[in-house]
Amino acid sequence: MATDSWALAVDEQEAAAESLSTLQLKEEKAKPDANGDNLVDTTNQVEVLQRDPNSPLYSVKSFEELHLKPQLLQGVYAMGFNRPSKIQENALPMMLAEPPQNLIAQSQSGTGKTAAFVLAMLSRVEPGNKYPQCLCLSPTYELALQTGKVIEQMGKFYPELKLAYAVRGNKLERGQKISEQIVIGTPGTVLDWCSKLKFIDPKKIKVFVLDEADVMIATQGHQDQSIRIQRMLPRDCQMLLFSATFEDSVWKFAQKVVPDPNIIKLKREEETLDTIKQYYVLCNSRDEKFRALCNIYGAITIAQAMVFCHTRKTAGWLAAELSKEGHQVALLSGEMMVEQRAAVIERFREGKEKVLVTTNVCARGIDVEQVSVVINFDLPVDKDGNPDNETYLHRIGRTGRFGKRGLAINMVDSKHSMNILNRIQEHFSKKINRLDTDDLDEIEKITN
DNA sequence: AAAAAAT
Repeated sequence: MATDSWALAVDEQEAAAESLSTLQLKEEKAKPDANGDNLVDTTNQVEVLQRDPNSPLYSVKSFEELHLKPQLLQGVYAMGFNRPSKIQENALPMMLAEPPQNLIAQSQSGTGKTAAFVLAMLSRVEPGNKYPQCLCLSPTYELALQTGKVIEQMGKFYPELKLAYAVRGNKLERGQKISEQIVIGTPGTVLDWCSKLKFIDPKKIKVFVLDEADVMIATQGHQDQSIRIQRMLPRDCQMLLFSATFEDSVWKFAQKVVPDPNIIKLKREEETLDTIKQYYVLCNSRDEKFRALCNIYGAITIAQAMVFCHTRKTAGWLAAELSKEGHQVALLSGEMMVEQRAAVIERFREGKEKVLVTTNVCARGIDVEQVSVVINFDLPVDKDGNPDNETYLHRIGRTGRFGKRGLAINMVDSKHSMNILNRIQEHFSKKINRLDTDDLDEIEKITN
């Protein structure tokens, strides 16, 4: 990777667990090293690499400094945002710069990525033009709905602005173009709308956002569809890639497919979320895991909990068994009808359901503030049976949002799964302690 | 293995 022409700047932050809203940044000027490159002090948390050395490198401390359109600033404040989060301080000036620049950004779960790219889309959209100009891709139906809500809320002071949901089940009449200026959707439907069905003219897209970008461009993820969509976009389309995780090979691929990107990157050792306490429970079988879960059901329903299973089948089984024991739970997996999925996630958001049994469909992005416990009923593994560190981080990131405390409990039921857990510990250099599910004091202490 | 499609 050529870094010659890059300017670098750095944020210093000692206390990673400190609440984001109270963070005080210490700006540091880029320091040339022996080669004349601008280099980073390795003790720092965030690396910012700006492609164009001529454009001044800066971060903002307030939304006013961004000179947003009044109706957008109004939308930002109406959502209750007072000042930019850490990622927003650095990413917003880059995303709003003229001419538009591409960005690949990595930032922890719950640090305000969504609001950042929504703001970027809204600042570029021209509501008077009745055709899609901004396109955002999400990996799942539920996340597309959630992000769509943020777009609608933040854009509600634009009287003419409309949002289209390109998701399963949203069937439109053939042979017409859509007039909505912003489109949020999942890869399959968006691809259909752009190619076969021609509801969208991809050549008119000005801003393209990939949320959970690593899984969107990973070979094992949505790569084919996302890249096919990307290739239909105009050359000067601004591309914004966001995720909490970028595994090495995916990171390289991202830089290959995104021309001249600015980069905001979190340092590896700062990845694990210090606000989340992690434990494991030792069992001998799936049934023992089930009984252990029954034991702690009372403690985890003080707030809300998400229980992750490896397969849809296990999730369905577990939800049914818990119900039989008299424990109320909701089930969400990709085999369900989209209408049902929308209803379940809505009930969970409203707090009408305390426990959601689910698959990796909910591993990423889903933001329900009252979730204080994440349970890995099955540890996350990839198709080869190796630990899936990225998914682990995303799953436990469903709790501890915006600096709140959280609890993650991993259920181990064999030598094999103990081995998986050990490798996850090693990857994050983070000790995961054993928890006795008969001793509820510890759990209640943290969930309170 | 899950998710993503008007296949």
